Amino acid sequence: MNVIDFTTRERRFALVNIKDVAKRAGVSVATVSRVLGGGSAVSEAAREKVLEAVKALGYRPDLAARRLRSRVSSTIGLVVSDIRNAFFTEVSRAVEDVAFSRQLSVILCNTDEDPEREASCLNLMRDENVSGVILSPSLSLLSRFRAEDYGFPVVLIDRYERGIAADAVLLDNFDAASRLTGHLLEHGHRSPLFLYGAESATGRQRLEGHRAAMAAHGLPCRAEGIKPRVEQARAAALAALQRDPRPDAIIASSGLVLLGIVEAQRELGLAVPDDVALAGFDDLPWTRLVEPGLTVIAQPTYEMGQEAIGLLLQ
Amino acid sequence: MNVIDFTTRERRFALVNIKDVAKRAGVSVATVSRVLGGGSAVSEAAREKVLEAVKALGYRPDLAARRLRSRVSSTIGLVVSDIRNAFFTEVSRAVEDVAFSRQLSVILCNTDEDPEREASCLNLMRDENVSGVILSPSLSLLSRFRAEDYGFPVVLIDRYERGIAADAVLLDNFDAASRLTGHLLEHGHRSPLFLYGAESATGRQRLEGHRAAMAAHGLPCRAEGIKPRVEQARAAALAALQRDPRPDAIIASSGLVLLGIVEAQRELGLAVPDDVALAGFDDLPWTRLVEPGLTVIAQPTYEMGQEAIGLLLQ
DNA sequence: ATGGAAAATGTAATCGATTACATCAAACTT
DNA sequence: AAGTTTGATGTAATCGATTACATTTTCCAT
Repeated sequence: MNVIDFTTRERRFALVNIKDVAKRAGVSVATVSRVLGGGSAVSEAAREKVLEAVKALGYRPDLAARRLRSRVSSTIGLVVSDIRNAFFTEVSRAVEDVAFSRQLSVILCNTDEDPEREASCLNLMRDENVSGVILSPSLSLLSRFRAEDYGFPVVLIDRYERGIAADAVLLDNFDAASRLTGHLLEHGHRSPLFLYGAESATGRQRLEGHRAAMAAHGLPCRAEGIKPRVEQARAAALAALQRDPRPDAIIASSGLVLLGIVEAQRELGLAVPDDVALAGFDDLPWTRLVEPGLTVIAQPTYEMGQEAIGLLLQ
Repeated sequence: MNVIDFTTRERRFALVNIKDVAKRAGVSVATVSRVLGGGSAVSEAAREKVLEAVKALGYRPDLAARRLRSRVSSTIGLVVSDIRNAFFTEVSRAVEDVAFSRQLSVILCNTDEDPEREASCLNLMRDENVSGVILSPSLSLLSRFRAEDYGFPVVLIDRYERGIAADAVLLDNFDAASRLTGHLLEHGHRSPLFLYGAESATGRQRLEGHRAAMAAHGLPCRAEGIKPRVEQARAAALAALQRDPRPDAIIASSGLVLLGIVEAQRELGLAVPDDVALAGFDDLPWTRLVEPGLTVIAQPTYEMGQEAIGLLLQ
């Protein structure tokens, strides 16, 4: 790592405010505000004078002042467990794109599924007086989630529980998982192992879908809940694949878990899908490196992000 | 995608402000401010009364008001080309971690290397009156970058050009690339192809390092500049690997490019490293799937993010 | 005890916008 | 032509904090 450090730091900027603009344009501050804020009626003559002055002086309104008085912040929050999770990375990109096109700022927070940190993040959002938050709640928060508890609209993403009165954008996890399992069963696999992230509602719902599909075929369900980390998944898969009888397929509840499983399979030199079939969720950049033999349910991640912020701004 | 949409949206929150706290605590607003803002001298008795009132009323200071008056925003900006680039994802996580621990908000912006969007982002940062910005400038901005042009401190990340007076955190690209190339040459490869992202200073500097290493061994330099996308890299690698004579190694200037190259190699069924050796930058989660035969220069990405925000706050 | 420094506290100005309200001119109605 | 509506504009209050300055209290040295 190369760190280049200059410590010259003077900053003296002639700040130009709305009064300066008003003076130069020969109108009142109210008129300036009306021109810039849009909405109200302003004569064409005044508008031109103001815009000229704005440009000449390089005026940019002070957001803090605007927010204080108008009580709207033109800011939205994105609160996720970990931005490094490819799903959230993609969502954040979509959210930022839409926000940017609407002149909104996006404030990002990671919670690590930690309820305490999650609460801090949401408090921060409240303090920022955000116009809304896109939230991927921890299991603990989701279970007692009430949209009214916050002073701002909340749209859930990726995590949801039946009966909760809140906007949410997510995959139908039950259905997707049961289809994925069905696919494997149709291809003749009989003893799949389901490896899932036990810390999120999403992982659990996918498990339910898997369980249902197995039951529908009259087969017993083998599943194992783990922490949603590559290393944990690898360890669990290694153990499972060396057990007797060996599962003839492994299904991962998320992209990270799938990666760990693929690592284990490689390590043991097993053939895919002959020795063991692999399936999972999230179409990550590397999944095509493993094909053929890898089945994934791709989520329209970017579109989900767009949808979430769309709901929020609606 | 499953979109759940409730459209009940009432919000009525009794907002409690500093006056309410002052009244309840039986002190002046100035004292409340002093207790909360820290710094000034306050008696223990007053402090306790204030804190009691704050807790009882659930008071949280209005950030907009605070920022307006105090002229500091407790906000920092992160302006990168694309958060989906794993390097920036990791940096953003590090930045957010440090920021969070210091009670700062992080505002995220993607520029797509587009100078116009980049300018908009930086204007946004100015409007937000951020305390500082961590910036990964486009080639165009970097070439005329002057830290004094902004009203806030800027720390560059990943991109830098000699002679620019600005703090920066990055790999020594020239050195790293020349070492990487040296490594391949030592292993007997003689005609490596260098595939690099032509849109960033980083790609170009790595090319220079490669070129120097080749020259030092008296070998000609074969290189190709592409857009830093997987698809472009795959196409370029496919073409190159089918040409005669075939390069005996390919070096990628970034993780994305490397992924494209690996895809091409797989597609052609070439053995690594016997038919063609592969090397590149950034240790992405999937690189171990390709080992052995893949050499990467890992950047201490998280630490670089920490360092960047450390410099900024210093 | 007393004068003076230091500490604690309060009052009111201030940050820079938005916006309620007042005012005035122009346009329209009958 | 008088009255009424509509539109454009300005004045001043306001948002909720911080902070300069004034004032009071405390504490200590003499």
